[in-house]
Amino acid sequence: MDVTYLLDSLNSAQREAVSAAPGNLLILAGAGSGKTRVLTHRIAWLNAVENISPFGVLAVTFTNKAASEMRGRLEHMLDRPLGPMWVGTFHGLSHRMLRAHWQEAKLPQAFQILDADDQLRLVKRLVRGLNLDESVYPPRQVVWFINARKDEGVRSAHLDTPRDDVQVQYQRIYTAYEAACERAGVVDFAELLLRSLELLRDNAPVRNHYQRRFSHLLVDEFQDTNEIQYAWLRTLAGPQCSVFAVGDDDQSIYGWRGARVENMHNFREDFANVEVVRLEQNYRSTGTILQAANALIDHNSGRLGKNLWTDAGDGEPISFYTAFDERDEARFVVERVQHWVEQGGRRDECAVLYRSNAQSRVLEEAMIAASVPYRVYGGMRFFERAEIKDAIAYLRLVCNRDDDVSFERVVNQPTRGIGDRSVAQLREVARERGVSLWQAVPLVSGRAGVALNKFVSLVEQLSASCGDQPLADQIESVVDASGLLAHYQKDQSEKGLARVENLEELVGAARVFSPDSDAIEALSPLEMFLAQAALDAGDAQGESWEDCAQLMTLHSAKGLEFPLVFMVGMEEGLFPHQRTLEDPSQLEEERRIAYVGITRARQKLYMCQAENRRLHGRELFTVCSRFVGELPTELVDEIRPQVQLSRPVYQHPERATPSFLQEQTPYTIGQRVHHNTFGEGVVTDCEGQGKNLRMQVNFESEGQKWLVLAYANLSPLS
DNA sequence: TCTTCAGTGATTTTT
DNA sequence: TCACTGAAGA
Repeated sequence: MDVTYLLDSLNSAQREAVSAAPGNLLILAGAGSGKTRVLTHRIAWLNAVENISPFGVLAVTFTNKAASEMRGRLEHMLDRPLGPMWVGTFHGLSHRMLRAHWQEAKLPQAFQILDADDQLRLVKRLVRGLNLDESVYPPRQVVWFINARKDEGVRSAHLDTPRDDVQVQYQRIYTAYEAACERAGVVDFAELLLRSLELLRDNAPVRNHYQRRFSHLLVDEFQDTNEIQYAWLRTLAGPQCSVFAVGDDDQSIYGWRGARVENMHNFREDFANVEVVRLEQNYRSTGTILQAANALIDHNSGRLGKNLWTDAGDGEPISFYTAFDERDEARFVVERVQHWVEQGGRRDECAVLYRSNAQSRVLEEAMIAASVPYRVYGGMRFFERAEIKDAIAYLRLVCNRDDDVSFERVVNQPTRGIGDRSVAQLREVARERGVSLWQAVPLVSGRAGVALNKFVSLVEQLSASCGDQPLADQIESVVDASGLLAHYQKDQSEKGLARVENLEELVGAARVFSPDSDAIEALSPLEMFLAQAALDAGDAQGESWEDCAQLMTLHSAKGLEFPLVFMVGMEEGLFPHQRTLEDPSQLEEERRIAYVGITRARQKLYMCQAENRRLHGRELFTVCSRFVGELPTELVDEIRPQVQLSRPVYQHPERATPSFLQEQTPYTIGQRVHHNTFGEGVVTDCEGQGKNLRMQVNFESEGQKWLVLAYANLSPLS
């Protein structure tokens, strides 16, 4: 059979990966080296040459977007629908497995999924229920603790013996949380993975079934796998299985949420005869950009090693702009975007990348002032909106009366006279009897009981009226009859109108909803819709495909590319972030974030620093990010701010430090200093002379202080 | 039940 | 600085 068409468009390293004989492979795929191609071509190759059906292959990624892209490309390449093929996210595939084996996994058949917000609410309620102080046990931290334990595969019963009281309480909350989920028949995201791992591990027939079925496992973004995901893969991979793992250790930027780059290192020991293929030819960026990226990441230790190259030309140098302050920085960015557009470029070819979301504001203001349309990535997604979650909660109650999280969410939404007191009373009764809130309703007497009973009959009525209607009609009638629609219609503000629109959109989404192919026929369409909604929260912005400048964090830029990229806020303390400065491994992750940022650019990269930045209400004098210094100087073109009359008089450190200061002391403005009491800081200003010479120092912990040099006992830091 | 005020704390985010 | 939260007041 002629399969050259599968290899023709590939370079030699890509071919080597795609056409390798079955066996374990680790593909080190640099940024822009065509890894999605390699993954899809590999599957097509296995199909054409090794005669492996796509249904004997499992391909796993992290995001729904990546999964559907891979599926789409495969269907196109193999020219047939691949409905039942196992392509999806770790969570999606685990979910599918649990649906198919709910009994073996000891789950109720119609279990539903708790999203992050539901989880937080539940934990908050439990902390209060256990009479613990929320300031000592912040629910967010408790959630983080629980998820981290689950990601390590540790259940509350397996926790180490607690060493102090705080640990005792965390353990209590975790135990109560597990019980609450169990009672309500819900699982959180981490639970999907843990539960399916346990299923595979403890149930030999199930394990054998999947091990026999999947002769090939393909993993995308392998550097982002956490402990449990790696364990899941190892368990799923039978003795005859070939694992094709694609990743880039230099783009591992999710260590803070449990991703373990070590998995890439361990892969070679944990799997037999691993062959390593490096994809280093980059098809995205100019030579200059790649040289800069290579030089930067070379400052990290313990890398698997990889050097990107291109046969495209060097292109333009990287431009570095030192702005006076963050507004000047934003102004500069906007001006460059406008220039790009004047030269015939599109706005959506421009991306402004920042380390933290708070930085977007000034940029947005500048965009608005200059009437440049823009779009900010991230933010509230469709199924996370309050009104949508309300509607979903009603629908969940219709499916499962014992879903306490949903019960609490809507029992008084819209308000129907069931206040905190009534709910507290109900909770108490439910806790005493060990039953769900719903089951506890008949046990509550008095006025609260009457109101609660009305709520109960409302839900019963919603449930009855759903009947055999089509899914969208069911949702429409629940949204209406629950009173939610009327409630939001009362709000005539723009926000209220948007909410009503969203509710209508929810019905629209249901109308076009087609359940995930592989018939989990035992579930009703509504139940499938609800599960899908939790797993795929939808896009942040559906509308407006106007040509917009793109604003996003460096993290969310991963996987994307733009002709023109700005990296703003290149300042110590902001990027690398303050909290990472102490820990070398966290600092290396920051450097990888910078690496990801640089490699997003195709043609032209700008970096900016604002010498004065307002942060948390304080005016800070900043120091340029070390990452800028790590770039080869010959690749960087410095742009100085032009003097403008409208700008406050500004003294640049080198140029404007008063000569007497330079002569008499080792200090300059911008110099880092150490003070015995206040710690470390940066010199931001000075006045006076001789014995009266005073310096203003911005201390990291104490903020701005004026110190008389003669008495202050400062020492300079390099 | 809705509004107002003081306190707080402030990376990165997908599922 | 600012946005969000929880508790207190109308």
